[in-house]
Amino acid sequence: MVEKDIAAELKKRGFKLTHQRKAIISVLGNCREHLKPADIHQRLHKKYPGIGLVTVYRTLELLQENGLLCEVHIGDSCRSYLKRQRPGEHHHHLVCRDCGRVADFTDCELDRLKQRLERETGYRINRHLLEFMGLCPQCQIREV
Amino acid sequence: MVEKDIAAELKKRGFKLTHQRKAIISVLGNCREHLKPADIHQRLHKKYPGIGLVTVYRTLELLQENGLLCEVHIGDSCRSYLKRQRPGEHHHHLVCRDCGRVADFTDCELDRLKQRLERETGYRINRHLLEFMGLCPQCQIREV
DNA sequence: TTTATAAATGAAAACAATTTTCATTTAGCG
DNA sequence: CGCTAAATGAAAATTGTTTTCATTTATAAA
Repeated sequence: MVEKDIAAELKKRGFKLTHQRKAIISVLGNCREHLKPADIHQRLHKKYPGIGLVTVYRTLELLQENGLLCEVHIGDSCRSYLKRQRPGEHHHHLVCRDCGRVADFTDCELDRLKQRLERETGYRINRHLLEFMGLCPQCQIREV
Repeated sequence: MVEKDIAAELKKRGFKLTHQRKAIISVLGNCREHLKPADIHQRLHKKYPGIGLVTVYRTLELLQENGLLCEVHIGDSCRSYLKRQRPGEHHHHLVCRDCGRVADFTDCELDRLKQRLERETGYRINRHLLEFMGLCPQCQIREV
C-alpha cells in the first residue's frame, strides 16, 4: 500500500482527506521505522508546522481502526506505529533494536505449536503476538 | 519459585525485606492472572491498607530488574506483571482474554523460523516476543 | 462556482499514569 | 538497644493521552 492507496481507502469509507491526514500518511509512508505519536508530530513539524499533536493521535486512531497501520510491541514503547504494507494480511515484524527499521514476514509457522498448546493446556487460542528483535544489516556494519 | 524464594533472592542481593515488599510479593504469588500496578495496589488495600501506589511501582521495578517477574504484552495494557515461575528460564505465555489467567510454556519451537528469517533478511536476531491469547478452560465453559 | 453542513481541527483544559522530591520511618547490622 | 543506609508515603511534578468547544474546512448538492 502506497500513500495513494491509504488516502483512497479513507475516502472510500467516507472520511475527509485533509491536509493534516495527508501529511501524517506521508510521514508514515516514507518511513521504514516504527514511530510513536510524538515522533510523528516532530517529523511533521519540519515540513508542515502547525499540525497539532491531538490531530496526530486522532489520525493514528482512525488509521488503526481501519486496518491501515500496525503496532510494534517489542522495544521501548507500547504505542509505536508503522504503515501497513498490505491490507489485512496476517504478518509479523522483525525490528531493529538500533534504528527501529522493521521488516515484515508472513509465514509464522506457529500452527503446530498452537495445536500442541491447545492440546496440552486446554486453552482455545485465537490470537498471537510474535515479533523478533535484532540488528538490521546496516546497523550490524555500524556496530563494528 | 514460591514467595519464600523470591524473598530469599532479594535478601541475598542486599535488599531489605519490608512489610510492603512481602505483601506485594504475596499478592503476586497467590495469583495466576497478570496484574497492573493499580490492580496490585487495589488488592493490597484489603489485607494491608496504607501501602502506597508509589511503593508498588518501586517494588515492581525492583522485582523486574532482578528477574523475579515477567511482563505480559498481549491484551489491554502494556504494564502488566506476573510472578516468574522459575528464575531465568526462557518461556512464553498463554493469556486468557477473559480472566487474564496465564499459562507458561517453554518450548517455543522458533529456532528454525529464526534461522530462516536471518538468512532471508540479513537481520541478526537476538530476542523475540511470543504470546498466545485465547480462552482458558474455565472461561470456555462460562462462555456457553 | 457558490453554498450548506457535517466532519475535522487546534488550543486549552482535563484526566490518567508514572516519576521525582523530600521529610520520616524502618530493617538489619553491630 | 542504637545506628545508618535503605525504603516508604504524601505531595508535587512530569509525561502521555483524551475531552471539550469554538472555529475551520472538505465535500456534496444547488
